[in-house]
Amino acid sequence: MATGRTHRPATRSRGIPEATVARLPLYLRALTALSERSVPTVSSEELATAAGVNSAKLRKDFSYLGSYGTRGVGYDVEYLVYQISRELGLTQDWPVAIVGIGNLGAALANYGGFASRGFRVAALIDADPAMAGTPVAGIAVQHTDDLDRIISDNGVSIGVITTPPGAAQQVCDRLVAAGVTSILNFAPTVLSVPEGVDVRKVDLSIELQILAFHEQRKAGEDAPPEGDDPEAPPMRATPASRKGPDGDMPAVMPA
Amino acid sequence: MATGRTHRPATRSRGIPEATVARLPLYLRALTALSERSVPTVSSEELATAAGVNSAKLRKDFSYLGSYGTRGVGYDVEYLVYQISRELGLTQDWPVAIVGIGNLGAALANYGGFASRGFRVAALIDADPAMAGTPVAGIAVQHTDDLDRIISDNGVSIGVITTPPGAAQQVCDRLVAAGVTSILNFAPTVLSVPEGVDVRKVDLSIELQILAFHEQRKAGEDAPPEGDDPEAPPMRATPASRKGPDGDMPAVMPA
DNA sequence: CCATCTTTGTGCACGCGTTCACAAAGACAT
DNA sequence: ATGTCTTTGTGAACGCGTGCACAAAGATGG
Ligand SMILES: NC(=O)c1ccc[n+]([C@@H]2O[C@H](COP(=O)([O-])OP(=O)(O)OC[C@H]3O[C@@H](n4cnc5c(N)ncnc54)[C@H](O)[C@@H]3O)[C@@H](O)[C@H]2O)c1
Ligand SMILES: NC(=O)c1ccc[n+]([C@@H]2O[C@H](COP(=O)([O-])OP(=O)(O)OC[C@H]3O[C@@H](n4cnc5c(N)ncnc54)[C@H](O)[C@@H]3O)[C@@H](O)[C@H]2O)c1
Repeated sequence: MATGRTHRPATRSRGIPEATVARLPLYLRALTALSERSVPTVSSEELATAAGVNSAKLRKDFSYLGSYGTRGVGYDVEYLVYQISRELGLTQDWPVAIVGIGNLGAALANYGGFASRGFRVAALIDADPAMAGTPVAGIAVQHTDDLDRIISDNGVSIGVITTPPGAAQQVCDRLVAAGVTSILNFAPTVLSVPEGVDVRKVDLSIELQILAFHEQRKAGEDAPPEGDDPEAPPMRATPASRKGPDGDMPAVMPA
Repeated sequence: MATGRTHRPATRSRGIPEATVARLPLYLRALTALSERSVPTVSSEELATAAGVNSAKLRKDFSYLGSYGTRGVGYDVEYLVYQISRELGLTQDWPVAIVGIGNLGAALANYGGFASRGFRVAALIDADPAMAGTPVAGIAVQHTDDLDRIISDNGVSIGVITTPPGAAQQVCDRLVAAGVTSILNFAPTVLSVPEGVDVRKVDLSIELQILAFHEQRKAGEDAPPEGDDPEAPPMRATPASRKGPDGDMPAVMPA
């Protein structure tokens, strides 16, 4: 899950629930597919199925945007596409900067799925001097030294961090100082940002661990009585018991 | 956000809230960092700060696991690392298969952060015959034809899908048929799976769109009276108004 | 113009998750 | 042993999100 900072209580204007905002892109995707097939209208039931949600939830979500449906008929696809796009701010162009052009950063830069939704990769930034000038996905990588200027010149307000975890906070600070107010963080790091800056994180490792939890539970349901009793925890580690030489996966289970 | 299917109401055993499960990896990461610095104990306050959550929430989360803290002192770092690891099923090895070795799939394969937490990339699978045999991250890519056998032979129960969206459902079906019961999906597709299979999705595009929404809201707060009135929606599109030649970003706003 | 039928929009109840606030537990000093 | 001080574990209140169920809206046909 991604974490949205700045939980401003929707002071002004009609406040759209955060959960609804998170689903709007889902609806938009389903609607775009329908639009490409030239389907003129959809019922909440059909669209909900396509988006993988409950139809009542979908209708309630749309009700926050206004009354855009026609009873007895459904929703006009093209009209709804426009309304949701406008609500999400997708009618305008969003220049995005990616910082840390390694495995992941390069993959993102090469990904064509952004441009189709108003996001434009405006700059690629890396600290490695050897990379400066190298074109990735048709864009020359620029050096971190110029980060401030690059952000300003391109009017970037959304930054993507794909640096190693150790560099993430520093990069984040520099981005914020340069004027970035929204950050998508792929580094497994808790970023601290000033009020008014939104941070969302994508954490692969966490997703896998959640899957592992459920996977283990499924497996354990079939075979409750196992060899090593999982209910008997090892003795509490004495504070003296240090970790292994590597520091990863510490050898607990002492005495 | 990722979507967990199979909302079994925690029939048996003490049910740990889903929200808590999602935070355990966060705590584990913070604890591991402390462990590497040989810190013997932490208070809920310190650990909560490190993990970026509320201390009361953290204590309540831990209370679902049992009483592992010591009042007046805090939690034993090593002991807690072990308890959380065990709860998440990280004490055992999880062979993972990645299907679709393109930009993203290759990046994931090259990522070292999985192995450190009990996840092992056991197989790379792609439909492109030209890729078969090619080593990526030291592992030879195998062809989709052998998917079934590969999954079985390696005892893979967790699959990662990084194919184009059009192939995702088909790949998903094949993985499930082969015995996979947990899927991490990067393709922007709503996967339908049988009961008992967990699906989590990571959707870059959605994350960016959520950021754009808040970004637009921030910008709109400063300048309410603007050129084109954002409150006046265009006339409803007639069903006849088709989309542009490309099909993306339809030219709404007719007459 | 009226009847019927489909589908929206929403009031309401419920359950989950978050947060506060505090009693109790235990470490530590004297 | 006793008192003090720190920190946990949790009861309780609250707020948000979800889903049911239905009245009202409007299309459509006669
Ligand atoms: N690759 C994956 O699949 C994956 C999965 C999950 C998480 N992550 C996380 O994403 C991040 C990037 O992963 P990766 O595999 O691409 O790593 P990588 O090492 O391939 O790339 C990191 C890049 O960041 C650059 N960099 C380092 N310090 C920098 C700085 N201060 N400013 C700007 N650039 C800097 C490096 O030069 C390098 O090009 C890591 O934090 C990793 O934990 C990656
Ligand atoms: N690259 C990114 O940064 C990014 C970001 C967001 C989402 N995604 C999504 O991730 C997926 C992969 O993206 P990508 O950029 O790596 O694409 P890609 O085209 O580089 O890679 C796709 C790979 O899947 C393989 N493939 C195709 N059909 C297959 C099948 N039926 N079975 C097995 N393999 C098959 C192809 O041979 C190719 O190697 C896409 O769905 C994309 O929308 C990617």
